[in-house]
Amino acid sequence: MWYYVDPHSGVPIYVQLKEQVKKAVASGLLKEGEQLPSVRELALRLTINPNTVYKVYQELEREGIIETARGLGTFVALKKQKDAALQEAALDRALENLMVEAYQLSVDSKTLKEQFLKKLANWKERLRKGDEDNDMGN
Amino acid sequence: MWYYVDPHSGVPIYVQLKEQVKKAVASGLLKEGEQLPSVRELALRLTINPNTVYKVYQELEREGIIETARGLGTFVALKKQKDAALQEAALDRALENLMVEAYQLSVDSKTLKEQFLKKLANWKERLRKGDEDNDMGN
DNA sequence: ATCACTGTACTATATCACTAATACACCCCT
DNA sequence: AGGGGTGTATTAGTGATATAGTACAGTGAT
Repeated sequence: MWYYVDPHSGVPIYVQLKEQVKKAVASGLLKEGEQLPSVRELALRLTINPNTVYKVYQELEREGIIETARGLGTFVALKKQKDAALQEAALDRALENLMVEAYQLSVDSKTLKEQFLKKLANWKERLRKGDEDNDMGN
Repeated sequence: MWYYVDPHSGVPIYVQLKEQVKKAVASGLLKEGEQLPSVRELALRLTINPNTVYKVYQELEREGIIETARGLGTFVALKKQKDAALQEAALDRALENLMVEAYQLSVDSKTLKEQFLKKLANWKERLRKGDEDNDMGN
């Protein structure tokens, strides 16, 4: 389906793949309980090593995003509520990174705000519908 | 002044330092034209190798954030306008990352919006004043 | 001219991240 | 019991990261 990877991009393969899975889950492309491709199948499709896929799945499991079962497969985990304090701190960090990025790009606060609101609305829309016809992976 | 680094944190020293400088510039802690500590001085203070600091400065120069002059020192560069198309694409990526982060943290869209606006106001405030008494580095 | 400061360049080396190859272990179905 | 699917473990090779030492090169002041 989606997922692609560039071994020469400089950023580690497992990081690329991990980001894509996270994005797919967050955007509703992968729903709770849904099964992910097997380690081998995905490795074959992306022409990478099964261990690389395994590493991705392992890290995502540590982060509570997916769950793996030996002999059965890998599935999107049920979303759990995080600790409030951690949540706040992490969000603050993420927002601060955004501000730094925006500054470096010389984006003025007005367009930053506009684009943010636009993206937020867009995101809520994505989560609402099933989202079959999404163009993420291409 | 600020700047600290943890060799055991897993993330490369030069990445840590680079992020801090970028943040300092973006938040107005370091103003345009201001001189940064010399390669040697900073290396001594952080107990790291001068080459590591040099690498940071070199990469930041490539990104147009600072400028170096042999024999003189290293200075915060004048902010330049980026290409509009690149700017838009990069901002979009940053915003998308933020959305993924927020989803993983189970932050609802309402608080996300609130916190964003709060941070944005805060940031504008930081840039307005000189910002002596900032607690970033601790 | 000399000195004391700046950035820059090379080489060597140790360690660890990343990826790969291969083999092992578990689960379900027939 | 066996086969074919799953995740998991072990080992190893390659390259990036960081350290260290040493040397070079430009700038401004004395």
